[in-house]
Amino acid sequence: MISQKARYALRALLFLAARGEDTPVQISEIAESERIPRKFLEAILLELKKTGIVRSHRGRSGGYSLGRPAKDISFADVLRVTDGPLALSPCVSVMAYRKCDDCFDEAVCAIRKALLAARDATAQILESRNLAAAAAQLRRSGAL
Amino acid sequence: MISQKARYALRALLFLAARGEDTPVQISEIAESERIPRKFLEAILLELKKTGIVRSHRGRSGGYSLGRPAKDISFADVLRVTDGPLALSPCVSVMAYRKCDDCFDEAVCAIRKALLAARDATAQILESRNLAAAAAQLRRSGAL
DNA sequence: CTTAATCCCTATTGACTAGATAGAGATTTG
DNA sequence: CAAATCTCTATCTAGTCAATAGGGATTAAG
Repeated sequence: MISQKARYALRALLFLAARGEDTPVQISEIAESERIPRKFLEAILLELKKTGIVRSHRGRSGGYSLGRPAKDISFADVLRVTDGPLALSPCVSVMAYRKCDDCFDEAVCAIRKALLAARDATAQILESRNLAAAAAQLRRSGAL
Repeated sequence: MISQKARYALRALLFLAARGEDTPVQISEIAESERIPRKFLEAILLELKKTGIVRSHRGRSGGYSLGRPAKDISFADVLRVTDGPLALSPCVSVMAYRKCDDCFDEAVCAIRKALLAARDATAQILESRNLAAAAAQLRRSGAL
């Protein structure tokens, strides 16, 4: 299961992607529109900023905007920031590989083989879905 | 990421599947062979029993054995017991559907669409991998 | 029938994380 | 300057994960 943080992050980013323009949007506006606790959203956007997914503009009439084109921000990108690796085990993570603590022989591990296939399948999907596509779909559904 | 509990469960079941015979194996034997804390394994096997994945035999010379043929126990079956639904969101879970707390319109939710595709991809893999195949692979690798 | 070996059950512990909040500091614009 | 914004650190509560403890119930063997 993804965390609440991930949900909030996706909703906030989708909000930015949907409005399209490049002018910064204030935290409070996103928070109210998407019903996200303001302070919590603050922390989330800060993290997203560190990885370049959003860009911030300080001072009066500041706010947040997407850090790169919406089509270049995948669901995988976001989930990796909020929830860590997509993989079901550190030993099959591509972005954050780590040997399992008690693994005898990784090459032979039957569990690893299955989890690796699962990771690849999930990553393939989540890396192919991006904010632009999602926002476009919302528009088609008349939700905007 | 899967839990430590899931790892232990998979290892224990693989141990049972690998030995093949139907005579019950005692917790202590599994625990020692697989280096799993004995009491913790007890709790795990108890849960697996409730769902029929293993069968128990009480009293002296009792123990545990697989509850059905190894080829009919998938990785998905096991992970669902130890870690809950495979889905990344309750609203895309097939075995344990639940509406998201703050969802406006599920039919239109762009997040849901992506998570649904991810779930299907993961489930497809994890349901197709079973203990018999994993044990066979171990034998081929000479790990047994 | 007694005894010893097993599984069964409930409770508890310690460490850690998730989700949320508070409050002050830094920066920019009008 | 003053007001509005983002930035940062600290904190709190509830819950979960991993593991442990200590019996009680059941059965097979002697």
